[in-house]
Amino acid sequence: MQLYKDQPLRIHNSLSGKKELFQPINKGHIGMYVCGPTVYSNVHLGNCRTFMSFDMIFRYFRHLGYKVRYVRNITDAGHLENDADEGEDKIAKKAKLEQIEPMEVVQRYTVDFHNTLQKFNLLPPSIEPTATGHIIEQIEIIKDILEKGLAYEVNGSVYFDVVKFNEDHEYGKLSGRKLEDMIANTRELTAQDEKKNPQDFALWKKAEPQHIMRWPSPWGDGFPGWHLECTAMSTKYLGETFDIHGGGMDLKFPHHECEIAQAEASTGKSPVKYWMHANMLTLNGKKMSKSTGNNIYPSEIFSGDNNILSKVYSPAVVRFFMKQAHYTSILDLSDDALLASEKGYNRLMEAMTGLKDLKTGTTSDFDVAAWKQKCYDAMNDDFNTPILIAHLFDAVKHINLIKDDQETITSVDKELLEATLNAFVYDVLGIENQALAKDDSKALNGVMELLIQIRNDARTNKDFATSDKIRDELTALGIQLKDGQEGTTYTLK
RNA sequence: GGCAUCGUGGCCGAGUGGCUAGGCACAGCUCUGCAAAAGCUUGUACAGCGGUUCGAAUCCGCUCGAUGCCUCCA
Repeated sequence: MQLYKDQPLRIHNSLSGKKELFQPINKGHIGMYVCGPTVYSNVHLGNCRTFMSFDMIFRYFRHLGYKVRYVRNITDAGHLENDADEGEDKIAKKAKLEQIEPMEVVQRYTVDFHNTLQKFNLLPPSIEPTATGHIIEQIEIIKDILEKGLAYEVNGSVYFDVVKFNEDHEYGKLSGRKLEDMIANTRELTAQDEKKNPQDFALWKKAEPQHIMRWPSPWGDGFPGWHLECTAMSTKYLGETFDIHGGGMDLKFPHHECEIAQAEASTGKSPVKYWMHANMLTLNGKKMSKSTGNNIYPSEIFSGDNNILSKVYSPAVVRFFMKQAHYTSILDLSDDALLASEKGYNRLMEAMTGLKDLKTGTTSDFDVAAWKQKCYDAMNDDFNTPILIAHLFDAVKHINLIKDDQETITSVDKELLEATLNAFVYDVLGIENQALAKDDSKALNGVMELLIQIRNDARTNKDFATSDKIRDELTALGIQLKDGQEGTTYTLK
């Protein structure tokens, strides 16, 4: 199904600052690279939002019928604590702290990363390469840039010559900066700095004797610079020019700017057609950040072990909450907002759960085909999930009216409605219906039918003490009774 | 200090020139033995000031405020 032929998609390109019609380089195929985590600690919820945003984008592309190669890396080396010469590798630092091998650190937090994303129902990427698995490729790129005269070696380290690069290229075009301004705004070089200019960045760093993570290179033992790994891996798996490069907003500068510089220096081509940046999740109005400690971990939300939220929230509710905001907007996490989302989520799921049994009639009061296209229009407008969700609630309203015998729907429309809702909610938004996953055993249904019958008998006999007791006790157990036109049903909370 | 983004009704959050966003909360009504659920109805929101325009939340300018990046962070 090549839906994309009928669904023109517009994407906000960070490089141009505009929404552009999406046209893949190779018809029907998409190459997408997203900067993954540095695995030196557990992923916090802010990290998850970015990956969830790109998961939704990946899912929509697939839904449209594109063949997508989605590459998301694992940074397991090269990410320094800071830009200074004595900067320590994040992984190595953690390893020292916990007195374990660096690769044990990597393994531990990679597993945590995968487990957490799985809870949020993220699809695995097509390829998940690691920096340490691509040292050779990185060295080759450095050699290439050195040959072209856009990098220089000092004392076993290699730096990218930003000033020289800027003579024929435009350094800063992604982040809207001008090199002259940056130079004017930087403090003078520290005396021991090896770099020609503060803007220069490391392609290769010499490993001091005490450094554990080291690899041989033409410039001696060392390790690759952080920015380089993404260039190496994206080029290897997606080619010198590919469709989409994504990542968190905070990576725009310098990380992505440097990627552009490296690629252009090496291949002479602009590496990416569409740059996409997902915005931050804030907590208490401030960006979530590992370094400042202003963050919350997914496990703390699922367990309730935190002092920010009043109750436990499920992964599906958190995912739904995040999809109610556009991926390019800052989203603030709060208990009130999650509470509101949870209720909305429940309403949506309840409407969808009974969809199969919806009665059909000879006419439809609801123009399902037009509604369906509105859903696509929302997604085609730069993945506007909040608008999509607004339309989904329009459908919920009609479903409830039909259940209430206030509207009718034809069987053809019903099928279309069900298929469309399933596609958008489950496949595209990736929101799981936890009501369906709950215990729905024959035994429970039998017991519930019995209780409902006893209660209704009591009500008929005006024995409200008994009927209310059944209702209240069930409520306390998390089972809600609903008295409708067609009798009483129940849902598990 | 530089660059960038943003400021929408009680809360969250869409919307870039004229047409109801949506969710949650609140209130009233219908239904109910009472509730819950569901449905219906109601909100004269767009930081402030000035300008452009027949018309601006939406464009321009200024002011105030917030956030992000400029050093590691999705």
